[in-house]
Amino acid sequence: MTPKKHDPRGKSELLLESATLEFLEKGFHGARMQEIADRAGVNKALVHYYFRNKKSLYEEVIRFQFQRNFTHLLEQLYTEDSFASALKHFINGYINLLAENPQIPSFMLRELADGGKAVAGVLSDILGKEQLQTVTAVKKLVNRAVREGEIARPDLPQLIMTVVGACIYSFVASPVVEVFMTPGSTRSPGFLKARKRAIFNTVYNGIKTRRVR
Amino acid sequence: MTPKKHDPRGKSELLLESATLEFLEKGFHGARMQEIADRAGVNKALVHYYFRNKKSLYEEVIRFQFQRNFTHLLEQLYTEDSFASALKHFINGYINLLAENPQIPSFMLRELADGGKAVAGVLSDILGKEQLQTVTAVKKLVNRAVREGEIARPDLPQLIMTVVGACIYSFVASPVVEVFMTPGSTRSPGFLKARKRAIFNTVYNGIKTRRVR
DNA sequence: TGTGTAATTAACCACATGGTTAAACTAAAT
DNA sequence: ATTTAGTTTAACCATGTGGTTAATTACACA
Repeated sequence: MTPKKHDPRGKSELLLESATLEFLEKGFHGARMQEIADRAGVNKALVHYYFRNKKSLYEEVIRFQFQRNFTHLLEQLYTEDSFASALKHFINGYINLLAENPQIPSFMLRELADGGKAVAGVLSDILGKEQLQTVTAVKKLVNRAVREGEIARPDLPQLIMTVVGACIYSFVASPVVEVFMTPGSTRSPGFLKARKRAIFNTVYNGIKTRRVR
Repeated sequence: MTPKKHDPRGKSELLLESATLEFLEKGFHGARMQEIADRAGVNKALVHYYFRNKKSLYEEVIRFQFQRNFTHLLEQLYTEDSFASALKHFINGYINLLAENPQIPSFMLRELADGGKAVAGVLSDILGKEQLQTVTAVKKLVNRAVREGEIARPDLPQLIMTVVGACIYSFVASPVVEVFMTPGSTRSPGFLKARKRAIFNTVYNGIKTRRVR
């Protein structure tokens, strides 16, 4: 796994990169070991040298991607500001992340669709680390907002599902959406901006306590 | 395609059924023609006899599933009642549909993740038929609700994305969610009920005009 | 009952694919 | 320079898979 003597610029890392490209694009079954090797300009046997077999290579990729994805997500929540701004940060950050890495949603969803067994392990790893801090930080923000009458106490898991689902779906469903709108429009900055606003407004208004019109 | 002499209970339909099972479960690349034949208790060559090849069989399955899915979705919207009840119907109906056919979300998302080229065609077909009526019906409901001051005028495409995304995601993400909650909980009637309520409340409150608290 | 036609199968094929092996190569250590 | 150990490759293998073909069976109809 760890190169020791030569391997000048880290062939193993290079391999992991091209494996990522291949798997993200085609999923486990669609991906080809040969193609991974080719992308790295390397013999196929070398792939098996560094990574035992297809499955374990795949798991490595998954671990890396989910790690990245979840960590990024959690980081968005480190906000000393209000609940509203934390929510806004989260939505903006997540939509941006997905826009910059359009393969992620498809990949994650495909993996989840395939049973998502690899996910649980990775998730637990991350949870152990910074999650605890983040959870308490978020809860603090929520509690304060509730106490100050800004929002009604939300069902947090449900809220998270709604927000994340709304964010991800707009990317995955673009083939459907673009039947109604102009092709490519779902990738335009304008659309993304509108999407962020729409999600935030809907969700935030949805749990905000009512005031005089 | 159409059996003419024997084929007592429609082997081709039986084949399409088992193909559906196989494809829904494993996706295009994961599915095996042999397995499809086995499930139908039939020789593999017969599959090629009725359906030219794997790809065209897959497209047939997709067409059928998306047809079903979208039609079901649209039917939920035929409501003479208020906008609120139409929204509620839609959410309840969709969550129920997904709960009863838990493979659908994964399948649709996997297909979309693979580029969703087949989707556009099917969608257009459906759009041509009852969609027009439905769209006008929905717009009528929305307009009335806006006129009567019930809701603020919504960005309809955005609203739809948010709702559908929120519905679908709760199923797809169950492996993630169940890391936090007890295993299997996302399939329980209680959870589904809570999910429906949460989505409706959030979304409806989100666009409802403000009144005195 | 015999004949034509559609349905169904057993056997087969070409080929892609994941994986292995043994040899060749590289660089550092002695 | 020789040894030693990690790295890389060419060639190979076993198997699974989509797809084909030619023969067989079942049925309708005359």
